[in-house]
Amino acid sequence: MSMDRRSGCPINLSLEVFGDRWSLIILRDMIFGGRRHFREMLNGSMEGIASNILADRLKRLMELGMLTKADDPSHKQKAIYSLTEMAITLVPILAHLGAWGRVWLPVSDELSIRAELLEKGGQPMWDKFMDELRHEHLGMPLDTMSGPSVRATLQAAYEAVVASKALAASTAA
Amino acid sequence: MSMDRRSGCPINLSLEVFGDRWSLIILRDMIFGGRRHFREMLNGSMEGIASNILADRLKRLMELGMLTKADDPSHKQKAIYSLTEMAITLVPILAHLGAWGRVWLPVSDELSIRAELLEKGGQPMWDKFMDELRHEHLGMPLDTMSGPSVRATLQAAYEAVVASKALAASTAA
DNA sequence: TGCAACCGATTGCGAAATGCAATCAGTTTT
DNA sequence: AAAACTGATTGCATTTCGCAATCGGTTGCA
Repeated sequence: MSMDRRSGCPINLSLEVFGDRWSLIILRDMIFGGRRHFREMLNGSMEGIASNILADRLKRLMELGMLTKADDPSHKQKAIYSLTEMAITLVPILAHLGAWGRVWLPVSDELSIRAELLEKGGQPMWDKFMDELRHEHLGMPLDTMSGPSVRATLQAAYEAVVASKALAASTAA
Repeated sequence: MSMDRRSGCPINLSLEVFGDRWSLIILRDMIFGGRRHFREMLNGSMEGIASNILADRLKRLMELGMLTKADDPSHKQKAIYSLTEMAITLVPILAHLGAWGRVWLPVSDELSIRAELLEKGGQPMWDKFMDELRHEHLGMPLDTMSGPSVRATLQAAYEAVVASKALAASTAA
């Protein structure tokens, strides 16, 4: 593991944790995609991560305290990866990152709808989401259960955009 | 230049812009350190960036629209690097990143004081800071001038911590 | 006029990271 | 018994990284 400690600057140290091309992508898929298993992350990855890179990053993120691994009772070989509190608190950063990318970069409509909703929802939505993630990954009680989960809301919006684009394409043809 | 476009996801695209170990460090030094020249960034870099990496990243950040370069009137060979609006709007992300790192990583006292103040200042402070950066780098008028600049405030706090640590060390000895 | 210091880079090179395909042993399903 | 699936591991070619040395040109000072 690369424990550089180039400096004690908070921004530098944060970059040393996820300042590479894959770590945050993996966490994004776990947080927003609800992925928990190796194969899910491998095959479900939109960007096409290689299996050795995935294995390496999962190991690294565990050593850094961002993830934990547990046996899946349903399958002796299956491992379930869980987010730690440290990783769950990245939600506001991911929200800001998505909002920034949506403004300045050539994002696709269907993939940016989540970022848009998350931005509009603001801190209250992020808090609700983190609460849901703590329930899912850490077994904490859901103290503010109200309506559909944030992930389901985002997913539904994503699918609505995909459907509307498919409809527009078929009527145009 | 690597225009991957692995996917149109806002988070992925953001990572393709500054998802490496140096780009954000350079921007941090320009934003918080007020660095504008190549040598300033090279020698003032706490983490010790190499000159070829710095040159490569400056070029890359210019191609991506995060920086611009202009001649320094005082020195025919000197170049002044300026942040674009795209880079200035990274301030909230850097603030969140610093806040997260301060909680979860082994930051040093003197280097985390800035992140602490920036976190406590919240959006109003970030807005004031971005306004000052627009003035500095884009020549925009300062419409909300009030008191010392955010950078000066952060710098003074940093120096106060350094001084108090030096005092503590000398009295202990 | 000479010369050292400084300017933004560039080059060469070994080390490390990346991306891809093939493969592994064990588990579950069929 | 075979096929599909589990979380990985290995080998290998390519790319990137980090470091030191160096470049041609500019500036300030003696």
